Amino acid sequence: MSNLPDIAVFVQVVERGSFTAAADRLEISKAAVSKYVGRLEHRLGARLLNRTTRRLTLTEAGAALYDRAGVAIADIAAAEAEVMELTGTPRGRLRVTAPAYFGNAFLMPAVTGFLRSYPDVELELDLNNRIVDLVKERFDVAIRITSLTDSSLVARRLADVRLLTVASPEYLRKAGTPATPADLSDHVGLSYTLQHAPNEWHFVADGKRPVTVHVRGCLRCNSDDALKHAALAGIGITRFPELFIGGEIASGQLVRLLQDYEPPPASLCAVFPTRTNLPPKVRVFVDFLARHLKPA
Amino acid sequence: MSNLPDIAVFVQVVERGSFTAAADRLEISKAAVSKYVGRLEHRLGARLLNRTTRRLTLTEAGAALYDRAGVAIADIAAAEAEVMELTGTPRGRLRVTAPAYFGNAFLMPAVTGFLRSYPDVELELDLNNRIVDLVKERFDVAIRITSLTDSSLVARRLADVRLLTVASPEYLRKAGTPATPADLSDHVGLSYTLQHAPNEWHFVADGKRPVTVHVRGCLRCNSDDALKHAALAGIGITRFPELFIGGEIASGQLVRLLQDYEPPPASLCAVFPTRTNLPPKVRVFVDFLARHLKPA
DNA sequence: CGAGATTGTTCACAGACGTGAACAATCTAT
DNA sequence: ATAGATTGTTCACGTCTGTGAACAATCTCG
Repeated sequence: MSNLPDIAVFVQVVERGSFTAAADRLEISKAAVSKYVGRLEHRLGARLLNRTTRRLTLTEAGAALYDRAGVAIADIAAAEAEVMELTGTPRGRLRVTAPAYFGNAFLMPAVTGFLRSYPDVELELDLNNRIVDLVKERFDVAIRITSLTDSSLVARRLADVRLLTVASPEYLRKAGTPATPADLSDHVGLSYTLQHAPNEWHFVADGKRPVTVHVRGCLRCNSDDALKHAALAGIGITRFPELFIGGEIASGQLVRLLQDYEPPPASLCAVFPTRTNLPPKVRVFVDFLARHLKPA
Repeated sequence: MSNLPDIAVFVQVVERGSFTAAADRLEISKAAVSKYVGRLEHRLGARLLNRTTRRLTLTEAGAALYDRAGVAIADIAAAEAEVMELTGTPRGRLRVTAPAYFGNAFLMPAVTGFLRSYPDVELELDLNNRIVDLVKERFDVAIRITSLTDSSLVARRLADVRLLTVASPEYLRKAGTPATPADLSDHVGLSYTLQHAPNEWHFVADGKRPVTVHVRGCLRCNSDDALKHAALAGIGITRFPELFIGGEIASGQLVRLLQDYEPPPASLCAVFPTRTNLPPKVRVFVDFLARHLKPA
């Protein structure tokens, strides 16, 4: 056969810009990449890449080859994906990223049942409270709290998460305990960066109208963990998913405030890169989560 | 990498219509083909081919995959060929077919020099007097005497070949020896099948007008060897390239006739499948032949 | 209808291929 | 400027993959 792997590797090298990056992406060693490209050049009898140990340049021949072969390789991958989406059974590696607290508290216990149901799916969980780039790090699904901001992604709502307003005992001793949402205007709020209006806090209470108060923000951060640490250190008041701070409330490290005025529930979403059809492994995983999240 | 060889093999199976044929074409074992296809089906989680031990049918999924991947594979092969044609050095397997007598008398001696000049070319000579299908049997070049009839092929004239009019002594004893072309109308002519007008023989002589005579054909054949045997057996008069019957004339098995009236020289051609640009290995081979045929 | 031929699949073995460490060459920091 | 980091390449070793024969299933020809 007209040795295709060589070309696949070559295309990957061109697209990633280096042999090492291509090796990482293809999950083979640098040595193998070097061999593949060398073999292809030898077979075609033409140098494809000018390598200067620090910078790769496409030869004229290399550019010509990439122009035509690059799209063909992509076509094949797309065709494969299409077949898999249409008629395939759940199978293959499934890369999922989720908030660490959600993973520990809920995902890990549920996962065993999922893997039993779909033995051909190989799950790769990345429990991490940072915001990841789905396409860049090639995740199939991300579990997130916030509503999505990146329009190139699509989301599916899995469940509501209850948010609790909390602060540390030390902070309350210093700044006093608010009794109504209106009292918050005198307090310091810790907010999550990725929100529409981080310092506008909404509350709802049974039988009353929704309330919006402006808090004075002193710390805005894109890390759940950092915000929790700030709250524990007594820097201010913040609002967190119940799951995330259940332990701290039970142990008394954080105190729940305004119990009659809950924040409107946030949405727990499964987020995935835009695709016409989802691969079966992703579909069944999200379905599984939605089914098992109903009781919670 | 999204395992491409699997798809290449699958495409080949579809195009050739059977696992065995694909194995032949790809020059791997049937077992390997079976494994490749099986692996692909397993990876996609869908059956691609319905195999009934005697007939292959494309699954809906298989048809979808082939529709898109087939052209992509062809594109890649074309891109490879293009690069090789534009900037490549002579390299790879070169399949050549030539008349046996030409191969033995001329090609084999010349070939050693060619291989020394281009050590990366692997020559595969098929010396055979039958007419082969270039594309079907995947030859890169054919050396032929006749002008080409198949318009899908292109040819390049390499040299003129001198044709001699000959017959066996036995035949001449029975039928007499013709002294002029006009005498041939009483004789039996053995003709090669693939000629415009097999029974119209042309002659030219120094200082005289070209002559055309009609001979009575009793045997028309598409095999050089068969015609030679017929001539040796005394069945009739025929015209052959000098190289082809030099030995028989020297040994007296065939007698040269009408020495003053030679047939117009035929063209020795290199014939190849139509391509925009020839691969370097083919180009240098034909150049080499043309260069070394001038003296002869 | 039955024997022969041909299909695709399975299995143990041998060879090819990728691996990982060491290497030379280059760039980029302090 | 010098040391450190990072690039692509090379080499011996161990694993994975293709091989070839045997096999069951099917079709075809007399």
